[in-house]
Amino acid sequence: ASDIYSRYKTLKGFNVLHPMGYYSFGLPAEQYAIQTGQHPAITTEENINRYREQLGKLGFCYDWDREVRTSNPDYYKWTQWVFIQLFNSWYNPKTDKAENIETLIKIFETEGFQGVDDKILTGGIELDFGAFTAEQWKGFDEETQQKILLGFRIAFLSEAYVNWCPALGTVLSNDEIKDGVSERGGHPVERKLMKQWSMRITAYAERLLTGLDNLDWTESLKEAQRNWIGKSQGASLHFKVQDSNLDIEVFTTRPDTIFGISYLAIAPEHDMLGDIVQADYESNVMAYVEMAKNRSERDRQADVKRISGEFTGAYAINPFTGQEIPIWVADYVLVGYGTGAVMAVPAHDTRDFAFAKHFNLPINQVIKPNVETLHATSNNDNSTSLQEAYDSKEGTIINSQFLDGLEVKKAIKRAIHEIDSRGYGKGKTNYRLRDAIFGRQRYWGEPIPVYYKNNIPYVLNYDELPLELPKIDKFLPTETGEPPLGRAKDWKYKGEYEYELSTMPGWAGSSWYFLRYMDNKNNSEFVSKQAADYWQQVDLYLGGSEHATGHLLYVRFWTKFLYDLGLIPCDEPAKKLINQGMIQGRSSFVYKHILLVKYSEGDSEDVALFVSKNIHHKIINKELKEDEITKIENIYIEASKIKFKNHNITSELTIDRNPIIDAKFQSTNVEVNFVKNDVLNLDAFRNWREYYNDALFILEDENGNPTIDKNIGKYICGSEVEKMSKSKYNVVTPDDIVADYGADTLRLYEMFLGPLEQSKPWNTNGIEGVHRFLKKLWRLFYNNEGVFIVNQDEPTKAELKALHKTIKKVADDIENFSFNTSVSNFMICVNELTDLKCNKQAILQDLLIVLSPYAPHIAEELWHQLGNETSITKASFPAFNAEYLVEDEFSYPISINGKHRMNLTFSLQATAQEIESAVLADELVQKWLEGKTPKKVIFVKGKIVNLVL
RNA sequence: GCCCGGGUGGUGGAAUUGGUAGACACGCAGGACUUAAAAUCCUGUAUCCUUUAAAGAUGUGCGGGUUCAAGUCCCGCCCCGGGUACCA
Repeated sequence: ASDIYSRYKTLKGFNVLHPMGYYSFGLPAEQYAIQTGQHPAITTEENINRYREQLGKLGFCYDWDREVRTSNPDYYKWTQWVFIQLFNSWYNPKTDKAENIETLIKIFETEGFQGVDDKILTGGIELDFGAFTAEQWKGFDEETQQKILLGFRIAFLSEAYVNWCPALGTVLSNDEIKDGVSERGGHPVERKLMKQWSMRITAYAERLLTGLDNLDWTESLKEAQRNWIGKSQGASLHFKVQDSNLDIEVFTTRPDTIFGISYLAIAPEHDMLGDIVQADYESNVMAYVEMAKNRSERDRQADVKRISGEFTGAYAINPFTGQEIPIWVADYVLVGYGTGAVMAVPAHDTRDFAFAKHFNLPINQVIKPNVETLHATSNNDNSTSLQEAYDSKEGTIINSQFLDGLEVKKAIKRAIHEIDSRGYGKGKTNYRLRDAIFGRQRYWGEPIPVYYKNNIPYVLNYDELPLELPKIDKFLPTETGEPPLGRAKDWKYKGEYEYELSTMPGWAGSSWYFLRYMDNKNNSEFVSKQAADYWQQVDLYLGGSEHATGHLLYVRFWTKFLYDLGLIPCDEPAKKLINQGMIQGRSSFVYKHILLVKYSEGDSEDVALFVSKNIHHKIINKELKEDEITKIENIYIEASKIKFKNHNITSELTIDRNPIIDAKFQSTNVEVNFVKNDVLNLDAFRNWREYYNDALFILEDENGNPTIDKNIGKYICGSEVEKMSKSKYNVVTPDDIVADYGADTLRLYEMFLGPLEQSKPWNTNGIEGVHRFLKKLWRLFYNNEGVFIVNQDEPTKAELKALHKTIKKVADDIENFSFNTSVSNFMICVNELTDLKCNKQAILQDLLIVLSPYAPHIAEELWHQLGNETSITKASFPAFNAEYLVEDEFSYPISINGKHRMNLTFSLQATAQEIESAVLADELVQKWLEGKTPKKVIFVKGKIVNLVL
C-alpha cells in the first residue's frame, strides 16, 4: 500500500523519499529483480542506482530485523550518538524542554538545589538526594556531582522494579509481556529490583498528550496513547501518622470525598511500611508483604478479585477532621503509581468498597446522588445501607462540613483549594506513564556507549563511536548472570574501564531511523539540517496498531527531544498515520500432554514411564508396549481428544505412591507445511526438531476412537487464525503465488482483498479473478495470436469516458487509501474497453500510467511496447477532464411511497415541473397511483423521484 | 469493567453529503469453442411465494424512533474483534 501511494505521488510530481515498500515480503525487490529478471520497472540501471542512493548503508527493511540493524555500525553509530545527547541533557520545566546538562550545572553553581520540592529543577521528578546550596555544590567531589547529575539526565541509571525474565535472561518492557508471560517464548516473568538504564519519557508526558490533538492519526491509536499516558488530575495530601514524625502522602482524584475516608492503604513495597507497623502486628504484616512480593505478576492478574490486606496497627490523622484512621497494607495498592498509598473512601470507590466490606471497615457516604438511583436505598443517611460504591461524579456533597451542598465537580475544586491553603498538600497531576527501561541483557542491540569509572557512568566521546559489538563465543548470559557482552574478552574502555554490558532495546534505532533515510550517507551528522529542513517529517506512516504504546510513543518522545535540541525542525515524527490491517495466518497446533506427578522419595526416573503407560491405558483403554512409551513430556494428544482433559484422569489415577497432581495440555504451534486439511504429517513433525524425534501420538481412528496405530489413525491438529509470524510457524510465503501468477497479481490481489485497515486471514480463493483481469488487459494490446494490435485512432466519447471515470476514481481512491475499490475500477474499465473493442494508444497509454502504481511490472512492460523509451515511473499522472463525464440523461428511479418501482430516463436539463408532469403521465405510474393524486412529489436532480400518496 | 473498531448474499467485499442495497470479484449452475482438456467467451446466481414470463413480498445483527426516503442519523440491546486493566 505504501508503495502504491508513493508511486502515485511520484507520478503526481511530488518528491518521495521511499525507503519502504519496494521490497516484497522481506526480499528487496531490487535483489529479487536481479535474481529473477522479472521486475522490469526496477531492474533498469537508473532505478537501481536511485534506490541504492536512498538505501545507502542503511539496510532495506522497514520492519527490520534487529540483526540487520545492529550488525551495521555505520548506522548504529548514530543511534549511540543520539543516546549521548540524551545522556547529556536534562528536562528544564521552566522552559518546558530538554536542555544541555551544562545549563543545569550553571544553576547548581549559582542557585544550588532546594530538594525534592524544587519544582523548577525537577519538574516534579522525585529525586532521592537532599538539598544543597551553590557553595556546597562547588565543594562536592566529581563523583558526587556526577551522581547528582545522573538523577537529572534524560538517559539515566536508576534502580527500579523491572520485569525480569529468567528464561531469556533479560529485562522486558511492559509491552513485551502478554498475559504475564514473555511475548517471545511465553516464559514466566518476575519482578526484580535492578539497576537499569532508563529514559525519562515521563518528562514529556504532557507534551506527548497534547501533541496528539494536532495529529492526523487514527482516533483509536490516539486514544490508546492517551490511555497509556493516563493523565489524572487531583491532589496530593499528607496524613500525619499518630505518635510519630512520619507522614504519608497519598494521591487522589477525589479530594471532594476527604470526609468519607475510613482507612489508608499502602502498597506492600512502600518504603515507610517498616517504620509504621506496630510491634504487635509486625509478624502478620511482614508475612503478608513476603507473600505479596512472591506473587508473580501472573498470579496477581488471575487473582484480581481476591481481597487481601493486613492492618499495620498504626493510625493516621485526617487533617480535616482530626479523626484517627487505620493504616492498612494491601496489594491492590501499586507501588509504582502515584505515591504508593491511597486514602480509601469505600462509599465512593469500588475497590475500597470491596475491601471495607471484606474487613468490616466503616463506609461513610458523603455524596448524595442527584437522582435517587439504584445505587442507594431510600434511606440515604444510613451509610451502611449502600449496596455498592457510588463512584459517579454526579451528585451533591453531604456530611462534609464546608463542602456540604456543593456539586461534586465544584467540591473537587474547593477541596483542592482548601488542601493547598491549609498546607495539607497541593493540587497535582499524575500520569500513568512510567519511565522507559532502556537496557536489554541481550547480545543483538546497539551497545550503550558508556563505561564506568568508580561505578560512575561516563559516555564515550563522539570520535570514539561507533562502539562496536564485541565478538563473543555464545550468545547467552554468563554463568554469573551477566548479559552476553560479559563474555567478551578484554573488552574494556582504554583497556581499563568496564563497558556497560547491556545493549539498547529494539525501539532505540526505530525511534529515529526515518531521519536517517533523509540523509543516509552523511558521515559527519546523523542528519544534516538542510536535509531535515527539506524533508521535514514523515507525511504518511503506514504501520500496525500494535505499536501504539511502544514504538509509536517512543518515536514521538525522541522526536520531541531532538527538536528541543534544535537538531530537527519538527516535534512530531509523522503527520498522518494509518493502521494497516494484518494479513493473518492460519496456525496449526499440536497438544502436548504434560503430567505433573508427585514423586515419592526413592522413586527412580522410570516412574515417568510407568505413569505414562498407565495414563495411556486409561485413555485408549489399551496397554502400551514398553517400546511405545518414551518420555512423559513428549506425548501429543490430538485436538479432539482434549476432552479427555475432563476425563478425570487427574483424580482417578494414583500410581503406586505417585499421584498425578495435574494434567495439562499445552498447545504448541506446528509448522503449517506439515499440516494438510488439519491432518498432521507425523514423520515431518518428528523430524522437525531433535526433541520431537521420539514423540508419541495419540490419534483418532475412523470412528473417532483414540488409537496409537498410525495406519488406522490420524492426528487432527487444532487451528486458529492469528497474526502471521515466524514464531507461530504459520507464515505462507508468496513465492509460490509469484511463481504461478507473477508479482503484479499478488500485489493487486492483496489490495483487492478488502479495506486497508482491516485484518484478514490469508486465502487465495479470489486470486484467479485478479489474474484474469491482467490477462484481459494484455489482450487489449495483443490478440490471441500474439499480434500487437494497438492503433493510433482517435478515441471515441465512450472510450474517453471509460478512461476518465477511472482516472478520477483511482486518484480519489488513492487519496482515501481505498485501494480495493481502485482494483474494481480497473476491472470495470478494462471490461468496458474490451466491449468497446478499444485498442487505441491514446486511451491505453494513460490507463497504463494510472495502473502502474498497482501493477508496475506489466505496466512498465506494456509502456515500452507502446514505444516509450523512458520508464513509466517518469511519466506524469494523466489530467482528469470532467467534460468527458458530463451526462445529459439520467435514468431516474421512481419511488412510490419510498418504494422503488421503476426507472424513467429524463434529460438532466429538464426542470422539476417537466419531470413531474412526465412522470405522472407515465402509464405504469398511473397504474401504481390507482387513480389517486400524489400528496407530494419529491424530486432530487440526478438522484430520485419519489411520489408520496 | 473501561476505551476503540466491526456485524451487508454461499465467500471476499461495494454503496460520496440519508436518495435504485449487493458494484467488482470468487464460487456455483448451464451453454459455446474443442476429439478431449486447459484457456477463452456467453447466460444465470440475495431470499421466499407463484412460476412460461412478468410481477409481488421480504431483506444490511436484534428491538424501537426520526424522515417523503435509513446499511447510512437517534435511543436501547445482542454478538464478534482489538486494546487496556486493582491507576486511587
